Amino acid sequence: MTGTTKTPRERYRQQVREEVKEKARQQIAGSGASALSLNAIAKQMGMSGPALYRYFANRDELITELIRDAYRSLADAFIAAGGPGEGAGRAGLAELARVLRRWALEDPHRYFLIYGTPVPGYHAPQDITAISQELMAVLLEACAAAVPPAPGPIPTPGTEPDPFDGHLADHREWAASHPDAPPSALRLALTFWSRLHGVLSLELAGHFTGMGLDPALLFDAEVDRIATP
Amino acid sequence: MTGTTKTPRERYRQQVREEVKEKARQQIAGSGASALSLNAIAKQMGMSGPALYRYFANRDELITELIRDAYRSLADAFIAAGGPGEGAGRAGLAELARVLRRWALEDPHRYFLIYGTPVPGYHAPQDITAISQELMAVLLEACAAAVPPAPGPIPTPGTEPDPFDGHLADHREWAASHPDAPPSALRLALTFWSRLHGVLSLELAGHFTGMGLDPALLFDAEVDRIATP
DNA sequence: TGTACATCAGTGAACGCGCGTTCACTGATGTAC
DNA sequence: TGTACATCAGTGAACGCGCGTTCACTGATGTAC
Repeated sequence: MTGTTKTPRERYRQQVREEVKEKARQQIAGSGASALSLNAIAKQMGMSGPALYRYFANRDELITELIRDAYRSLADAFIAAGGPGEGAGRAGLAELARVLRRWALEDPHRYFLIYGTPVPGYHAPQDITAISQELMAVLLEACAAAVPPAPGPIPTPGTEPDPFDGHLADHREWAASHPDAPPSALRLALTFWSRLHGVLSLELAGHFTGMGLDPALLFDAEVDRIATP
Repeated sequence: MTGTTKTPRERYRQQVREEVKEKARQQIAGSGASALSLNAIAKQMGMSGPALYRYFANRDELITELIRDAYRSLADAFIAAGGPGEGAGRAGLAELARVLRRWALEDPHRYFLIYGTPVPGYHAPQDITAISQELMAVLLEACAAAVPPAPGPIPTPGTEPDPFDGHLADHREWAASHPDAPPSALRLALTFWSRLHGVLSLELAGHFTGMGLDPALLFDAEVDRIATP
């Protein structure tokens, strides 16, 4: 697709890298991200430990790559549903919510690589931040479409200016992809994000099933209340 | 307070256990829960590694104890604010929200011990589950007070029965402390819990500050929309 | 098409390290008479 | 109040382990003429 022709060797390298990451994901799913071991992965692939250093500089690079892949895959799912391209921005918020949950359930540990317990001192490289902005752009697109257009500088009579909207108006660098979106759209995006992360992460951590509740219903209920507040 | 008289030895044991846990918390705050090492803690206390086995059966027991303490401390904060006892159930939801956030910010890693990335295969012992039920009881008390009393079996005319309320009516073991609370109260409790977990965990993981937003305002905005939906 | 050379995947030995945990022991603290 | 004994905190040596990572090397694959 990208047109770059691959030599057989490059193709092979990529295959092995992919297999390493696949085993890494399995290992994380089995015993948590902190238990990730290069030697164990190599053994599982029938290789010696040092062989992996042909493919990854070290353990940290592998983990960062897994995080990058996780972001990339979620961003792609969002873009496919409602991003730029054919039918640009046509997906509603409810659709994005469905996509998010399906993506998260597909591999919960991938979700926690992005939104889980932060590792003290870890800072994602810049290209990962860029991917998360792609993600946000799709969300903002859907939010802008779901909200009445910007009311202009004159406040609607009888409506007090919301202090939170004021804060948003002053801090909208994170929404640089949509410079014309009204504060209400930014606000909707944040609401979508934080509320769905709330239900979803509790679900994935098993807090609801421990209570005998059906996570799908909880999720849907929350989605309803975002779309029609 | 509990009246059990302590011999000096018991008192000393407890002091040392406490110091071990304190160092453990520092270590977790510094490099994450997975980096917790008994030997490192011992060294930090000027003791040899094996000495700690006088106080904890093994590493797992120490971690479980840290989790238990985290739950206990949050439950105590909730009870102090709005639990049974003097002024039973007087605290509003907004007050509980304030307590929750203050508690979480006091030591973010304690929060993640409870609500962070789940460790595959780990199951909390039953007494910890019991503490989380204490917590829920305080929340339910506040929710029951914030909601109109149970409407009885006859549905209000013009109001369609909500399928989610139906699900809640069928699965309310987790709310056993309040058998008479209407479904709307249970629903409010779940909303409080999941939404505040959403904003709070994003804040603690640094996702907002990375965007230039003020987490306190985001939190307050969400609290407002829970209390007055 | 065949030969000479360069590239690169993978190996096995070795490094130092810190981990959790056991064990037999010493010495201090508390208890019973 | 003094002595004999039991309890228990803490030590140091030792266990086996798996980790990440380096290094010099072998052998297969691809490239240039």
